Amino acid sequence: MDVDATTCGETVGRLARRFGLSRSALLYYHRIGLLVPSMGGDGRYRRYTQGAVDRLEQIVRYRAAGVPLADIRRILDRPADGLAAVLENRLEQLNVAIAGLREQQRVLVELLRSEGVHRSVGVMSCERWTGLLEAAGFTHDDMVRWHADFERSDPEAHREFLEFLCISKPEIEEIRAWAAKLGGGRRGAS
Amino acid sequence: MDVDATTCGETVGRLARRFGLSRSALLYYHRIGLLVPSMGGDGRYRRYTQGAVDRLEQIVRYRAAGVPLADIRRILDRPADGLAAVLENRLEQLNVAIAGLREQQRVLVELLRSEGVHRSVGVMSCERWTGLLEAAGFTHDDMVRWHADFERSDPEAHREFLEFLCISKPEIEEIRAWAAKLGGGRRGAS
DNA sequence: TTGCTCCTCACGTCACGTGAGGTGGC
DNA sequence: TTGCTCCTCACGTCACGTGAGGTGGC
Repeated sequence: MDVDATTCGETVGRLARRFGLSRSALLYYHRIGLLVPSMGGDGRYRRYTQGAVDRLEQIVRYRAAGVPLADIRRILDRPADGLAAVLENRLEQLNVAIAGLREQQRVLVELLRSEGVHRSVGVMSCERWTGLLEAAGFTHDDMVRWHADFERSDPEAHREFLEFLCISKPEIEEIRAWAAKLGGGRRGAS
Repeated sequence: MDVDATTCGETVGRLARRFGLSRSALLYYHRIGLLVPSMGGDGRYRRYTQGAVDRLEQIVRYRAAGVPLADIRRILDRPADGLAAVLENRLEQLNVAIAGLREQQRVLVELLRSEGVHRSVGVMSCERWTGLLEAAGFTHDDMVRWHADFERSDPEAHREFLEFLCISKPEIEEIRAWAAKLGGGRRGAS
């Protein structure tokens, strides 16, 4: 198939299009040594062999998870070494970043209200949430017990959920405190 | 009080500490002309007058919402002009950014699973969520009606919530589609 | 011959952080 | 006199994007 040395492998522009990347991204990966193509017969044009394409596939996958290029390089060079650590690290970073953006959202909604701009943009609020649950037949007691369950079974996710409702940090801690107190007695299996 | 020309206003380090900023941040604001102190009597040291302090307070507030410095400058120079537009624009950006990070989270959880790393980190999942609701006495029918209500009353927030559960985009659209179909008939006031 | 793709610099991005190397005030 | 704070460059960050200016292959 690809016996001819000059036409062996793909050119940079073609490869970029195939993976939905920009040409300059691939040039950059070459410059930092993350993805090095062979330079063809005369050493003038980049040629990406099958091995390079496979490697790029990996790179794209990790990039879609927001893993920085330096970490990707480490993973690809010795996968056994730090793969799990890198991925879990990134997950933790993501949680922190999302919490930060939620906080910005909260501040922003506050600013919009104090500035008198009303426009009911697609941001969740605590009131809207409880309204929906009530409309579905949830009583106040149900919600209290539900928070307790949630806090007991997965405290981190419970915190994240409260952040999703755009509740301020001190209020979140308050809710979690009484939820944890109530959640002491466990009931039912699973 | 502050009649003495040489001691009028605060120094940069002191002001930075008071606002929880770094000294270099204030130097930067000066360089780009966002917050210009008077240069004291001899023009050697920065002196921040009360007017500058008030301005900094505004800057810090908008920064806490992630508004870029260029936009903050525009807002402070003519507030009537583009304040609402800038803030709403930022809110939209935040929604996009959060959705992007959620997507990264989903990809990451997928990667961790395919790589065989199990560690039940604090990420919400659809199964865990329905499990919690069932434990609180919610039936499958209740959930269906609840999604329909949610989609009808605030489609954007509904989408955000489904993203929070780390559901993939096609599945989200599927759920919203049947929820919208069911939600056609409205019931009850408010 | 006309486009299309390819190439290599070099600079810009955003909001600072981090030294290096030196001076002023209590 | 000793620290503390102040000062001004100048370079680094992260992952590319964007020209400028020029060449190769169908």
